[in-house]
Amino acid sequence: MVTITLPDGSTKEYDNEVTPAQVAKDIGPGLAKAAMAAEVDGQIVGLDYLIPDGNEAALKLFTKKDPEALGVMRHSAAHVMARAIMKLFPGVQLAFGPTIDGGVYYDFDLDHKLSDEDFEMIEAEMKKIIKADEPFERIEANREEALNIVSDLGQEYKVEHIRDGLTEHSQLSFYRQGEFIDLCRGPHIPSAGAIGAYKLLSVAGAYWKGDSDNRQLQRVYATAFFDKAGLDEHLTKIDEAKRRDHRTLGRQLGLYHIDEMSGQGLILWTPKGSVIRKKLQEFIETRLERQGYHQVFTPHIGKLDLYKTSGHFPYYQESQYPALINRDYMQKLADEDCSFSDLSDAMAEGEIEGYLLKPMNCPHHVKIYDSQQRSYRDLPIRLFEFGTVYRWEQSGEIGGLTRVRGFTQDDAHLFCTEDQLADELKGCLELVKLVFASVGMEDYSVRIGLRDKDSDKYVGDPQDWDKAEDACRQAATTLGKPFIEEEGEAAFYGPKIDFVVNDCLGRKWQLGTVQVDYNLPIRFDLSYIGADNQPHRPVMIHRAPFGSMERFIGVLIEHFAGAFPLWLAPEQARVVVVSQKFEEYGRQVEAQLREAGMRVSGDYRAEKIGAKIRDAQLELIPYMLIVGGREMENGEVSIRDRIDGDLGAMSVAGAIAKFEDEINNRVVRKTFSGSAGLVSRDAQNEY
RNA sequence: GCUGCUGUAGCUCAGUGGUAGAGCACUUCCUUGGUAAGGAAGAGGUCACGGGUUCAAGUCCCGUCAGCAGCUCCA
Repeated sequence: MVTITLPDGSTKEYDNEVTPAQVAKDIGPGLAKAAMAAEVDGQIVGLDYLIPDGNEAALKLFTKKDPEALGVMRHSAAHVMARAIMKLFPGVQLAFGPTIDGGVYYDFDLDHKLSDEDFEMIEAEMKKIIKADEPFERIEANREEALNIVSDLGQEYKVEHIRDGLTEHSQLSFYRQGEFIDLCRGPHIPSAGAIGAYKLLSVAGAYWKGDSDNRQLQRVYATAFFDKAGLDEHLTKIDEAKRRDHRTLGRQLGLYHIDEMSGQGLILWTPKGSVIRKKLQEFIETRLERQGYHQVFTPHIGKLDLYKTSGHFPYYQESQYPALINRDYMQKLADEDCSFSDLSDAMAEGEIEGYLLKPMNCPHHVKIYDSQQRSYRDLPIRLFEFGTVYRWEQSGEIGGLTRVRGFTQDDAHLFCTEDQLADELKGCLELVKLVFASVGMEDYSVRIGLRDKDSDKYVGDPQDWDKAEDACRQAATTLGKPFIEEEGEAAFYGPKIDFVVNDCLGRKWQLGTVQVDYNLPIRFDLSYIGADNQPHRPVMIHRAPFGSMERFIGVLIEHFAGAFPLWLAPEQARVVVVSQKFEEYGRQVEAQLREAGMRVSGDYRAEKIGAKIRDAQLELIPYMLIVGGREMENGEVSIRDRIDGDLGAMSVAGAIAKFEDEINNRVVRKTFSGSAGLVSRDAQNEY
């Protein structure tokens, strides 16, 4: 006896075990045909799933309209793709093929290098398979049977996976579709015919089991939808995201430049991009001063001794630019006939003398703290700096503004007592919140990075770590935002609270960060004199609300799709003259705005006004000031808003007041909605 | 760092072994206009760089550098 409860509360009873397919059929032939997958007691299953006898079960049936069915179908599409590739390239070894956000991928090991040119052929083969509409058939097997099946198929990765990965499973399952059999948990749609529209998107290398010591496989990314409209919409979205990409917009709007000759991952800020960076810096500077921070400046390089003491040089040499060796030390090595390999060894041992491009600002700030005796009455001491650091990121990882080799942190180091730690952490988090709010960026996530207790890469006392991890948790709860805790994500010197956002392509980037450090004060033997007249060890906090100015601005460009709010816009207004007759008046207006502190330019070209407006609009300039005979007579300007269009005429003073108000309040308006095609209409990203 | 793809004018791109192209941008001239593209002419290229194959290379091969996608890494 099986009692099935449907979502509307109605029940059906069966004498024996029953499948969702049977229940669908009993409800109606239409549903039986439309059903793609089901959910039994919260678990997504195929329509052939056997609901065992003697049970009560809550059953939901999913049709093409349900997102749950889409995921199941995409996984089926992955099987079809694998089947097609196997048919075209015999001998291919299958690895993993899961569904991911927006589609699926499947990892293959085959000698033929797949490329975009193969996609059409593969898609054509998939078309045949889908047209044949063969069912997906589930096959259950115990471990021994399963191993026999995969060995018979010659699928070595599957053999390894059953042996080493699925050790907990006594019973395994396969799905068969025609001649294609794959080890698979399922579920699948009933038959391939329901895969309506699909497309192979890209191919890239991926290591077996994500380990760079393992063989590299070919990962084919694809997506599938039940109908063509869904696929088209998805592809349009990908297209829009590309146009929103900060690398594209950065070039179009002339915000920054990276030159092959000056170096990979080293940003050259143009005047326009520099405005954005400067305005963000000014904004946070005034906040920091109000919060009792003190600005400092430190050099771009420091002696190796500094980084030997801090631990950076011995621990993280591969991620640093090589050391700058002292001239006389170099001579001494030469005199000793030191070979390159000797030098390399000496370097690895940290036994050389010289300087390092600074990978972090903290050691310098520590030395400022330590430059005089500190009393508990002085604490907390908060030192901030827009400090530029250099890190040797792997070449394949570098791109745009989000992953670079030289970047400027809005860095600060707080030195406080144990008792002050919790409050100081809260203050840091407030600042991060403020930064995100100031640009209307609300869809960030909070992650607490804890240590991986099994790893030995961390320095410091486990008890201190426990204390610090607790302090982070407590501070994070004051944010009033959900946060996740991730083991193994801590810095080597302490736990941290990271603020993570997605870019327009869905990639995650860490921006703001707040990190507790018990380690550096010990390494540098920092102290303060307590009320008991005894020396005590201060606790350090590293924090950077923006994280890196480069990365933050990269994400910000995408957030605004290049249409910056007035307070950040590189060019805030452009005077557009109706004809060149009014150039003199136009220049007067321009001068008045500039006098009022605005970033303004004038367009006096011998072009028609429509063309000048179009150009300004495409440059995403917030306001155009149209001046012609009418305006000149009345000493006015006509304001054209980037978003709302013609706002009519007003006095120059009135216009300035309007702009100043918008700037001073750092108004973030709903995005520009013109036809420049620069804006994604994704509702989640409206601002 | 690894795998694959790509590199032609300022930008976006066409050009599959036989005299380097288009659109936009730029310069000049004409046009002087009322809220998203007026017209004409001109200038602009060591086809990323270095080797090789060939009578002949932008085109084929190898290497380097850089970009893109993903993987790995990210104090």
